[in-house]
Amino acid sequence: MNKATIYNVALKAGVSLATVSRTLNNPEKVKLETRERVLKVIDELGYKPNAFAKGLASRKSTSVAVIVPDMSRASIAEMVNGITAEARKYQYSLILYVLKDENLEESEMLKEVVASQADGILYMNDEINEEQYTMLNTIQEDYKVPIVLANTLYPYDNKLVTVCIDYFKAGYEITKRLLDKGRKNIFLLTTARKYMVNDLKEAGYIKAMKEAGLETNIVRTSGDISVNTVHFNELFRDSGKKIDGVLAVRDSIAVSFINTMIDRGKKIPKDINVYGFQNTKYASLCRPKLSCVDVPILDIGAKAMKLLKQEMDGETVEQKFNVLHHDIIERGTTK
Amino acid sequence: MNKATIYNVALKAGVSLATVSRTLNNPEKVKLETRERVLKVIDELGYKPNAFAKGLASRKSTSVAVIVPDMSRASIAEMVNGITAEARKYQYSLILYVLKDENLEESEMLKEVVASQADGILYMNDEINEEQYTMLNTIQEDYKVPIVLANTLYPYDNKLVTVCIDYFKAGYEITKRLLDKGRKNIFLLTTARKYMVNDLKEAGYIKAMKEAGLETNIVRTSGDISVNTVHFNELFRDSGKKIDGVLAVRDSIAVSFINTMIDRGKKIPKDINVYGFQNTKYASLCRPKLSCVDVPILDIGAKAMKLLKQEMDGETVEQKFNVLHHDIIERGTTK
DNA sequence: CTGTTAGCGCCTTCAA
DNA sequence: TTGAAGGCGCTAACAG
Repeated sequence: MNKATIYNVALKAGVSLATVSRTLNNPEKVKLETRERVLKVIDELGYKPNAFAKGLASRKSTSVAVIVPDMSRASIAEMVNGITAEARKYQYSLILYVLKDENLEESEMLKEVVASQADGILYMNDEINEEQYTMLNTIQEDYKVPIVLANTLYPYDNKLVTVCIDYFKAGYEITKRLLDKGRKNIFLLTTARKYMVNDLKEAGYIKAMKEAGLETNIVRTSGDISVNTVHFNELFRDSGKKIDGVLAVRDSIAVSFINTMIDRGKKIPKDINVYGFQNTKYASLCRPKLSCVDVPILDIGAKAMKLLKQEMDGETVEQKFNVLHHDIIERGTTK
Repeated sequence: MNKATIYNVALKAGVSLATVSRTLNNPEKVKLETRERVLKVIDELGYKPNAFAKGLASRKSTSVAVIVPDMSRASIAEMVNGITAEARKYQYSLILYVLKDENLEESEMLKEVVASQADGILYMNDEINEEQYTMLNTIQEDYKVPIVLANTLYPYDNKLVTVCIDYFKAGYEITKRLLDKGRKNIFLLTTARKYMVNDLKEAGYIKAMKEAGLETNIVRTSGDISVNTVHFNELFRDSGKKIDGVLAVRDSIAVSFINTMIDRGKKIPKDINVYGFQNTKYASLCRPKLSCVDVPILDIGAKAMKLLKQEMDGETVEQKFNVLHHDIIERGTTK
């Protein structure tokens, strides 16, 4: 059984291929009677229009390119879940690009994306820098292909539509909560690699500490457990620093820190209060359960897809920065 | 700047479009000199062939459809990482389909896949049943599109190429290890939903227990923490059953069980030895660290993509069941 | 080694 | 309301 073409359908239904095309794309322009006849034949033959021919003729692909840094990060995967659910509503298909591969030139990849004829681009990359941002913007303008950034912030410009939460505010808020609980020696555990969103959390933390007239303590480490465990242990060996409060930019870093502290005989939350960021499964599976900022990551994905759809439909989205609401969940590490 | 076409390139390079097409697809058939001239123009114009026109004319898409049940499961995401890395080697692009959506008819989706002109299909779904398997097989035969199952086992047939580990053996092995450690009251924690791979782990467990002349104890629960915690507590309330060994079909279920036991005052590993399955990040982040079967999930993805590529190139893969090697990692929960 | 010429399967005016 | 006809951008014989 080979694929049926529009021609087969037309023949069997006793109409021209133009009519078949119309019943599929502009049903209102076809008389009800013939329309039904055509649809019946389409069903019988299991006909589905060839996506290439359709794309070539209509110059639209009904597909969007999804660009992510690394699928194995829980937040990325969850965002993709949100995107797929929303995309399905519009019958859009997704072409996946993963940036993880080091020897993959991003500019090359973007060329591929354009060549793929995607109608829009969803871009996720919390390490985004000026060069990348500019490149995206150029592509959007040159090729008239709409782009939406999902959970990806470039705060120095606002040409591209962006969906995220207010990371600065979140960082500020949880630092304040630690201060309200009487904590003074509060540390920020962040990544050594430069992530825009983490910089914002850091800025919020710094603001709250400054306002309280307290010294800031920032530890730049890795997301890798074996690496950050060493760093956390060094914290004490070197200076015998006192720590009674911590905010970590990722749940998994918070959990790793908690484990290290417990191994050193510290009591959580009595000796040290800890907040994480994201509310991943790690937060519920660790002991004590992790208090954290709840980032509505699935909604971010869905909202980004929704805005992209609007832009693909030609409605320019005026609101460039779209900030979703976040919660703070209090669990065992801050009781 | 609008997209350059092959015609623009031909004109500027002073050749026919056929020559441009050749320098791209069959460079050896073009004289070095003209080839270089054409390539120069291609570079100047930033020309990339339109994927639709190319696909339509050549009847190949250089893309594969990737079908997954739910992106947010750590093992699925990691497999996708493996697939993308391998696909990139061959310059194949990936079209992503997520089955999670309940009101998405799988047969409809497969029709879409065929219409998308994907050259091959990578299918991941550990809940696969007879109906689905048959449907896939029909599609492979009717449309001549190769299909490879990744970490997806349908043990009752072997028409489709499959990549996975020997889950039966793994289940048998870790049960044996628990027995070797002198454990007698060994429980299997598995999913209530019917997953083929979990059935195999269960069969391995049952075999080992039978051989040892011991009674089997199987708890069917959910992957959801809030649900399984209740189940685990009931285990004791109801019958005061003794438990001294556990194998869980997923790391996250094992971790949830460990937490519940510790909350009830049990000592791990002294009172109860625990093994998980997969070696996800959860295994390293929980305390005590979880012993588990190390499933080479990234390799499974990569190998599946590699075999699919072979099939797409017309080389039929004789070896239908491709079993990758697994390890067992001993950590704190079985010391 | 290179150019000419048909399509690939569909959409979309333009006429009827 | 329907049909005819010309392309969309590219590949792949077939000539030369």
